[in-house]
Amino acid sequence: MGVSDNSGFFEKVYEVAKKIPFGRVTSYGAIGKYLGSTGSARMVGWAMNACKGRDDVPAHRVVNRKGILTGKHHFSGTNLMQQLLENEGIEVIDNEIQDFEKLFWDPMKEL
DNA sequence: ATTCTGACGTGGG
DNA sequence: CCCCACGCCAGAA
Repeated sequence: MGVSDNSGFFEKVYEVAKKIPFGRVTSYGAIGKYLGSTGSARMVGWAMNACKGRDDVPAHRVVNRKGILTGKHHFSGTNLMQQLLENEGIEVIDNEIQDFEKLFWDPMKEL
């Protein structure tokens, strides 16, 4: 196959994640829904867990539906995920993204 | 093969 | 708003 192997669920997740604009965020469920696996939001999380080592997948822009950085514990260090977001101009207080609804990027709508 | 867990989401109370 | 139970599917023990 080409560079983009969309035959696997992980790759599909990565393809969507890569399209998240700078300074914007989305949720696991939103990606799962876009891929046709509405109830399988967890699988998106697994895909992210498997994307370690890929700097082309902005996993820090994917949070849960509440806008909380539930996966920050899986990044290097304890605050890397938050710092990456703040580096994009996103304000994070107590592991929660401020103005989440405003920064939310919905692949169903935008893509 | 069976059981449990996990970067989640939804629905009901 | 919070809390609880269930669904979901892949991978590890």
